[in-house]
Amino acid sequence: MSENVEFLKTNALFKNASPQFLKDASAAISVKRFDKNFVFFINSDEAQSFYFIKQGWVKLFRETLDGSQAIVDICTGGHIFGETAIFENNQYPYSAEAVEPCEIATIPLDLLKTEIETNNKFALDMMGSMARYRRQQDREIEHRALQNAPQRIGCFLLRLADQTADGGVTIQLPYDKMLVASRLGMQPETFSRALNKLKEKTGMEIKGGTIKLDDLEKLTDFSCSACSSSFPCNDLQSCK
Amino acid sequence: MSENVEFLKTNALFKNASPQFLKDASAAISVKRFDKNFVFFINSDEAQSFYFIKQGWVKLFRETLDGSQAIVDICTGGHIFGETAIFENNQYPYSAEAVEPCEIATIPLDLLKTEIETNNKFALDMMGSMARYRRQQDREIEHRALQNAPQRIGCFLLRLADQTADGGVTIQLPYDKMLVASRLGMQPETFSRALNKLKEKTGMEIKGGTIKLDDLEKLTDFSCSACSSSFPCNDLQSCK
DNA sequence: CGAGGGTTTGAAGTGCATCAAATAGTGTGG
DNA sequence: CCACACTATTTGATGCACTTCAAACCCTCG
Repeated sequence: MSENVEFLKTNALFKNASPQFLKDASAAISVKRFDKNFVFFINSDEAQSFYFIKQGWVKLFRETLDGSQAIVDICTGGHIFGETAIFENNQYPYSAEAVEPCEIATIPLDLLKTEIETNNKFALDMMGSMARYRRQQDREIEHRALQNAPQRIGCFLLRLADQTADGGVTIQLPYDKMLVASRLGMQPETFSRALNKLKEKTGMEIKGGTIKLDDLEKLTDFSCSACSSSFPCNDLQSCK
Repeated sequence: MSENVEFLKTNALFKNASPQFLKDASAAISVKRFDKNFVFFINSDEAQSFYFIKQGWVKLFRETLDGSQAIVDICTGGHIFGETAIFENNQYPYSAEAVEPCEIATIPLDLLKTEIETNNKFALDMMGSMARYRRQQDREIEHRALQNAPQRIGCFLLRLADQTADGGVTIQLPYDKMLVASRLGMQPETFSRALNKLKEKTGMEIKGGTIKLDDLEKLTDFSCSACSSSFPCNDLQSCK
């Protein structure tokens, strides 16, 4: 059962994990492949484990009584999810589903809990990670309130781009457009039209999920005026 | 300079504060009154202190280049603010302004930092508080995406109401309608009209900031269908 | 009482959602 | 390698919710 758990270190949260934690994790962890659309858990399920993504994309979301769905986050390699159940009476606060084939490590929550309680350095890292997530959420709320659809897309693209690039950049959408749309809180139709408007405004070239732009500044001029952060605003990794 | 700091205990975060922390705080703390519109700090200011609200309401917000403003949170007695600067390179991640005359305790961030690093129980409480805030933010994003204006107001009122009440309830808006509107991410005009629609739908009686409703269920029926939480959904206190 | 904000109401505009349908793209089995 | 099935994406037409601009009203406080 025991496995190499070195890969955990790709997540800064585990930088200061204790040898004991790594040892216990190594014994208890299980790494498996999951198909697209596999549901890891649903909102308010009793939580036993949290998950570490080695490969692939996972969608975190909540659903209302009348069937609509709100995306909480979309995570990929190096991220963990489900860990906040520790603070929620061991209930997952959202549902989690694979949006493509994934390789995922399942880890008992108890280990994490013990580590937080006994390893103060780790606890501090955990707080840092939670604070980063908070910033991301605050920004998200602000963007939904103050940016229109094309600006929101522009901002999303900027955070995918190499912001230090001087000249042109090529940006690759990380998952399909429908999912990007829901990640940004808009309909696929709106996304399509808004992306077209963005293309007109910035002269970008779009081919499938690949976007080329000869000058990043055209994008910042368009999007960043409706944002309270100043430009080099690299992505805040939520649970990374 | 030394003051009684027992009032800190009204915030659950300080339940397990160490004697040393309380002693140091007692020596370093300053409690003062501030006028309406007093600005405690602005976004990205260098942070020396965090603040504990004894009395009054404080608005936390961010502003964009083009002058719009997004409310991050609105806090009152027992809440703290500015404390997250610890995790943000000692820069405040938002601006803070009194929305009415306030009584506020100013406390050096260093004390908090030391306490987090040396008192594991305290660190755990801090994490719990951050997790609560996260839930609140997730809910906020969901509501903005899935609820319409009248529903959002209804949901806001529900969280102000005594949810265990069997028959009728009286709800008092905690601050003026313009501020409630911006807290809910809508224009004052929209708020006014949406409140009227809510009145039609639920038969509530509105007089200034006081709202009477003979049956809470009329409100839950209207608002809670577009929410992923189940009804008794008491307010998640952010920094309390 | 008068000045100044807060609040409401009206009229018009805008942006996004929705519904419908066409088109493009992808993976399947033959 | 092609044809089909299915899904993703785009485009068009229309409707609705919220915003914006403008003006009236109301309340409070000096």
